[in-house]
Amino acid sequence: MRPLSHPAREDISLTAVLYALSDTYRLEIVRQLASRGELNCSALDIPAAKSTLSHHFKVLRESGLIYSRSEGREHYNSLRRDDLDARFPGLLAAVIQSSEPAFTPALLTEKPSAQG
Amino acid sequence: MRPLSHPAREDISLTAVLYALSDTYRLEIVRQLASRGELNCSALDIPAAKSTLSHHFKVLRESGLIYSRSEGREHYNSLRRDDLDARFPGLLAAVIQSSEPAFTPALLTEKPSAQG
DNA sequence: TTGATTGTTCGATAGTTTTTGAACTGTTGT
DNA sequence: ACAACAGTTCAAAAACTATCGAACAATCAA
Repeated sequence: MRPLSHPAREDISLTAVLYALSDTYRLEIVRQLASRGELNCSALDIPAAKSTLSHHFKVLRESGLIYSRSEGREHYNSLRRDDLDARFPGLLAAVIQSSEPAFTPALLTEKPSAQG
Repeated sequence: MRPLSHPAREDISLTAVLYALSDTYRLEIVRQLASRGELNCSALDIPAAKSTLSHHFKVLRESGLIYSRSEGREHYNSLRRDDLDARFPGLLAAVIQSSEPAFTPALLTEKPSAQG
């Protein structure tokens, strides 16, 4: 596969970041990366086709919100916290703190039970 | 004209607010409202047709970012700071602080001079 | 009443975004 | 070599968005 492109810190655009965060799926991806750390596509609890997820990851990557590294056949994605905090202090924290789980919140916050 | 609709504080959606802020024109409008207080359309230094501006004000209004009141033939627009701070603490401040003037910055920060 | 002003709404066009299945690239394991 | 797997890219449809001129409504001033 082609190398994935990431903007340099100084090229991260505020409007592009806000736009990327304005989609329910993408905001949920960012939420999960924030709470669960580095994740690959398959690890996400998001109901969508893989081509759809790939599209949203691309938007997040090209906006500068996430960094994707290849390891074997997987892509590990992580938030670019340092770059975002440097460019837009307080923004990421405010967004994450103000957001709510979009899908199957029980699976994300509760431990598995006998009924699970 | 029909009464302008504003969402109640509890109905303000994070993704709608982020989307509204992700447009250069709209972010500039918010910037100017933040620094200059209540303004009507004509008071803005934004190069666009009035129907375009009206559209952007509508998006901002319906997302809950601004409040528009009619007085005579003018509409005065202001930021819904209290509502936004209550719903999304720190978000508006972070966005405004991270943003930069979009158009003719000289006109917004400098006093008129003999050459102006 | 006439005309200027403030802003909304309509209609049209052009461009963008979302979503998906299918095809594809590359990796891992057998 | 072969199949399973992770993820991207392509192509296409549907939906949405931005932009503008024109028409419109409402106010104000002469």
